[in-house]
Amino acid sequence: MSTAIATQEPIPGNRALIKRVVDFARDKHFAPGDRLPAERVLAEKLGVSRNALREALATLESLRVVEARPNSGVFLRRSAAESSFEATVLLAEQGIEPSATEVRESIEVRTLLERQAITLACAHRTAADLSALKAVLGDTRALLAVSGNIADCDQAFHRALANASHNSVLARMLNAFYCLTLPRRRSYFADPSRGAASDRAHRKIVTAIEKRDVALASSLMARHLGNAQVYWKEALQTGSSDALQA
Amino acid sequence: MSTAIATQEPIPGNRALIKRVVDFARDKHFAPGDRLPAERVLAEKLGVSRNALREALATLESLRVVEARPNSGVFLRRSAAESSFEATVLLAEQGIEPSATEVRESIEVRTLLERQAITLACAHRTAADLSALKAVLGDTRALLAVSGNIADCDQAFHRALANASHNSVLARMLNAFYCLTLPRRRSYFADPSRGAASDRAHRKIVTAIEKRDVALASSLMARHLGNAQVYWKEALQTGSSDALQA
DNA sequence: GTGCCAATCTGGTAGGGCCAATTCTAGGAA
DNA sequence: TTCCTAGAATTGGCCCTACCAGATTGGCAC
Repeated sequence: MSTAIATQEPIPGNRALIKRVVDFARDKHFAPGDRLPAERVLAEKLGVSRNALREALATLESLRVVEARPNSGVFLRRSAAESSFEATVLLAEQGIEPSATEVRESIEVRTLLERQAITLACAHRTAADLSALKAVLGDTRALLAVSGNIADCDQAFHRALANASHNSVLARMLNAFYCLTLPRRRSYFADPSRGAASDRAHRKIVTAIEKRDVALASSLMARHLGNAQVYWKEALQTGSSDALQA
Repeated sequence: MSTAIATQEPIPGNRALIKRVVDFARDKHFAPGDRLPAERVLAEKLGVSRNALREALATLESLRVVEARPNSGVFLRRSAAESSFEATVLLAEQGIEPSATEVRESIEVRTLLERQAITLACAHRTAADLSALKAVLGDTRALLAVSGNIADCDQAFHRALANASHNSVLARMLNAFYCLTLPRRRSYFADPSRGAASDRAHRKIVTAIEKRDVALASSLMARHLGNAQVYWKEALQTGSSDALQA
């Protein structure tokens, strides 16, 4: 079994509905706080059953994107800032890309968390953690040898790193960022030279963690993530404009 | 309209089902990776319709607690670490308290994020942000005058502070922590003297932000959150043991 | 204009049914 | 005995109808 975790989902079904609901709200210019059409009406507009719609709405409610008031209606939350960050992640997986603002802010927070993770990892990493990291490094090199896309390996590396911090809350929050950028990461690593560069950075980081050199590891990580920031900045300038207003 | 945001939910209905599903899995000793009973069976066991159960499962799936494999079954994710941190938050709102480990880790991460927020707030805060913070301070004092429970004001304060950072991702992640600890915070602030102490700390912090004194504000916040850490440590020792294994 | 009541609308829930893909199982072939 | 295949049972995905209780709204009586 490989250390790379497959996050590829075929067509989960009702997940697609979530995107359609959000798209509907956006296309029809629903403002924060507005009431959505009644479930019966919205279901018909979207061409699905009320049950299917309700499952999508239940998810959107748990992510604090909408709020269902019994016997009254389903309302968009007054502020998009109220919604869970997980909502952005889930929507991104569905093809609704985060806005440029969200990307910038995400990188800022992720960098902070990632540096904290690496700091903790230097202090608390076990031999097993180190082995796990090196295993991912091995997988990566094997994949690079055949010019494969190392997006999953990259994710596995950062995940292993987060686990080495021995703070599962931190690891889980970082995981959200990994899921958020997974689609982009795949296209990023379509270029094998980028994979090789990333691999080199990862190896240096592992060496630093092995030596428990916090300062070095932290600065290496900051540089590593700085590259991502540059990529995103370019991608967002040439790519689509802001999708969901932040 | 007050600046305090009400997060009080009566009995949202299907939210309670989520708790029951998780309780069921735990009571029946389902291990990570295990397959849950078929929807039809589980629905009958819980005495609800399949529709209601599916809504709960859809939510649990979006939070990466379970994974529904079409035509195969609903499985607990192999590792609890895979689940979203939001899952812990939602479950906490439903009365399933986080484990001592999760609390400790949460405080660690929250402190990190909160100090980042206050650092950014010192740099980017506007006059409006400052007004918002002072408005909350005013609400708090008014509530303290009548010996009210300032749990909501406390939350509103930290929310206003997060907003002043002008990083909505950071603010939304911090919001998750606020929701996580809301039930506890209510009982914590049942003692008015604690509310007064918290208010004093908040006022010092606002003053520091007004002066854009990053070092002072950050250390004040660290101390402020340190108190929370002490409280939780005591509460967890005397209170219930670990609920959900981390 | 004001107050009250009934029709209407809304989310919450139950229960039935069909489909297609998977999984299990029993029977047959080697 | 071992392996494989075809059919039966199982399962999640989805749809439809129906009923309830609370909220909303509209109009009627005063």
